[in-house]
Order: sequence, then C-alpha cells, then structure tokens
Amino acid sequence: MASFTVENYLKAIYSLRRSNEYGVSTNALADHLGTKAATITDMLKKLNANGLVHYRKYQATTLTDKGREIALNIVRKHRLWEVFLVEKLDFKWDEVHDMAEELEHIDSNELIDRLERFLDNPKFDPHGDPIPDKNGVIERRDQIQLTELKVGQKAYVTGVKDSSKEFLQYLDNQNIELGNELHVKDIFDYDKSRVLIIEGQEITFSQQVCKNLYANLIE
Amino acid sequence: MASFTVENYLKAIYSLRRSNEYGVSTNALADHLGTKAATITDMLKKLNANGLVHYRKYQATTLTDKGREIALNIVRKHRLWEVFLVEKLDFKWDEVHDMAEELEHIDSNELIDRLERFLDNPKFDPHGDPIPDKNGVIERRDQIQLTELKVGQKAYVTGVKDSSKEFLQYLDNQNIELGNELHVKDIFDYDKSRVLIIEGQEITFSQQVCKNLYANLIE
DNA sequence: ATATGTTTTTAGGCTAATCTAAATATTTAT
DNA sequence: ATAAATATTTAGATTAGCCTAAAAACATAT
Repeated sequence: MASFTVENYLKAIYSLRRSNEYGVSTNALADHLGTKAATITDMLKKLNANGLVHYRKYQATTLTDKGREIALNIVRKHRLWEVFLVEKLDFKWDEVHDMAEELEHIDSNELIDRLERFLDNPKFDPHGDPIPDKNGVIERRDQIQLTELKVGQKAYVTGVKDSSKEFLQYLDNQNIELGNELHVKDIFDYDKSRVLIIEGQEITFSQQVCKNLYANLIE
Repeated sequence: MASFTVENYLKAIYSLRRSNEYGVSTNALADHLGTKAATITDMLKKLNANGLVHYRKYQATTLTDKGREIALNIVRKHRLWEVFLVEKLDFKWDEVHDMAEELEHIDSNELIDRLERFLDNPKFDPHGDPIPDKNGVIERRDQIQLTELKVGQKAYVTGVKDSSKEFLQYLDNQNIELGNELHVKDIFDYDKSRVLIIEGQEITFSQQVCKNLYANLIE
C-alpha cells in the first residue's frame, strides 16, 4: 500500500497538473505540500523507482497510469467524505476540508463504496467538484467561469474554483449557494466587475470573485 | 497532538490494564502491539517524559490522568465509528474492527460529537462495549458471563468478551445476536457446558463460549 | 542462598520523511 | 552570448519508530 505521505504526493501532482500543462515542477510541489524542494526531489526519485510518476532530472513530473489511479481514488474518497460531512453531519462547506484530508486515507474500498451508496451516489461534492467513480472515471461537465457570461445571460451556480475558507465564507455571507439561478445585469468595463441578479437579489461581484465561480449556462 | 503510534500505545495500555491488576508489563504490550520488548521500553520512556504514563524500570506501567483521557477518547471514537459502520453502512459486527482501528485516529472532536448525535447517542457499540461520553465517562453495566448463570435463570445477551472474527462468526452461524433472550435449561458438570434456550431454539454452548458471552439477568 | 530461567533494558543500527547548505542546471535579461 | 537570477539537485544530518544482540535485573526452584 502507498503510505499516507505517498498518497499525498500523488494527489498533489494530480491537482497541480490541471493548471500546469506540461507536468508539475519541483518548486510547485514543495509549495503545495509545505516542504522543501530538496525533499520533493528525494521523493520523486522514489516514486519514479516505484513506477508511480515519470520523473527526470530538471524536468516537469507527471503521473503514470498507476500513480493516477491511486490519486483518483484518494480524490474520490476525499469528495465522498466531504459529502458525508455536509449532508449527514451538517458541517458547512468551509469546514470540511481538513477532516476529509484525513478521512481520504482510510484504507478500504469496500467502505468507500458503501459510503457512496449510503449517500445516494452523489456525482459532485459540496464545492461542485466531480466525484470519480470506483473505476476512476470522472463525469465531465461543461461549466464556465462567471467571467465568461455576457450581459443578459442566465446560468446556475455549479461550483467554486477557489475552495478556501475565506472565499466560501464570503459566499455564505452573500447567501450564495450551489444551484442558485442568476443572470448578468451589467458588466463594468473599467474593472470587469459584474452586477448579477441572484435568486432575486442584486449583487455586484468583482472579477476575482467571478473567476472563482463556475456556472452552467441556461439554454 | 499525540501521534497515531502514541495513541495506539495508550489505548493498548488502557485495554491491558483491565486484566492486569497492577499495571501492564513490557512483554504484554509487545505482544499486544506486535512489536519487540526493546521498542516498548524506548516508547515507555518517551511517554513517561511526556506525562502520559507512569513508568519506572522493571515495573508495571500505568496511565496518567492525561494518558487515560487520550486513551478513552480513542476508545470513544473507535466504538462510535463501529456503530456507524454497522448501523449505517450495514457491515457485520465481525467486519468493522480494522476500519474502526483507522477511523479512531481522525483528529476532530467536533466530528465525533456530531457523529454521536447522528447515530442517536448510542451507549454501546455493536459488540456490547460501552461508549465513553465526551468527558470520558463510561456507563457501568452489571453484566455477567454466561458461566455465572444457574439452571433456570433467564437473561438477555448484552455483549461479547472475545470480539475476534472467529467468535463473532460462530455466533452468527448460531443466529445469536445482542438482545436475544435466553434461559439455562441444563449444565453438564463434566465439562461445564450449558444447554440454553435462546429465542425458542435449544443450543449447547461450551464453557469457553459461555465465558465469552455477557448477559444481563432478568429479574 | 545460589543457580537457572525469564523479563527488561541498553547499545548500536536501520528506514522513511524531513531539513539546511552548497553545488549545479536552467532560464532570463541584457 | 554571457552574466545574473532562479530552480533543482546533491550531500550530509535529524527524528520517530522500529529492529537485533548482549547485558542486567528480577523471579523461581532447589
């Protein structure tokens, strides 16, 4: 079995890969994992030796199929536990990350499959992120960022790009939830901020906020 | 925070203490934890230095108040997760131990308190063991072993002393569950085996089985 | 009370995951 | 194209938790 630590490295490489086209840099990993670059180099050599990543000196690192399989399983477990914490234990979406970070390492696929059934086979976690199925398949959604919406367009809020406590709490304060319907009333050319009508209420969001909100166009 | 390993040592000392009157021996711990005696000695010194156990060379070890508090919290978490696995995810009572052994280390009292509420504040786990409350208080029950029952006495099955897979599966095969009502029809002097009527069925249990079953006398 | 056997401790080592400091590659800017 | 800046790797150490082998303490039996 991959150790707790190895699982975290693989998950980190998986997450960072979405942004960095060619693979993941040593420094990016060090940053993300809160360790030093030297530590990353050591570990990448080991992961490479174990067939979990493709690593060559001074080059961006990517996951092997085996590595990605493990990473996806961790992501699956993380997201299902988050659903459990929010749906069953009534935690708020900004409170669940650290607990899920621990629960994701519980080593039993039987447990996670049963949890999935118990939760009625959810397809998305409380932040709108898709939950990989037991084979690691992720349902693709064509969500867009609010920044792509033009004046007059309607959409549902489907997820957040930034799931930091701060952003989630900001959304809570504005009474924004996944599933809310909105339309764009106006866009200010000057700073690209948008005036939105969300569930009847008028709210102005900065470009930064719009960038971090995903939506699904209606029609 | 106590590490995963430290938590396991404290829990082991707590469990073994119930049998050994004066404290726990180095060898008993090594046996229980599957490590070597030398390793135990090392760790006991550290635990002692951290105020978690009372340890002096060549003497039986006991928990300090602080050590017991941690141990009881682990036991609480273990048993609540077991209830979750059996009640909500439909695992059988012989399947949950290893998973609970991992889940008990998830570090959040808020989580465990909410889990407790979600499970309707159970007082006993699926094996009949009492669940400490959030202050570490355990509800005492005057259960007796079936070996103490005399011919003609009635009782409810309330728990198992041995919760090994083997014993639990044996009980499953005999259709014995917690809460079953029984009375003693006969006791054979020769081997102390007992003929019982359990939920209408006549079953003969060896002394060993009777020793490992707890019951609550009726009247 | 002494020899034998058992238990516990000490001493010295190992591995996984981390670190710092120094060396080496790579990238960027002139 | 070369110097300066940045990124990565190497080398050598540290810590927690474990090990084996040998020494020391304790327990027991004659």
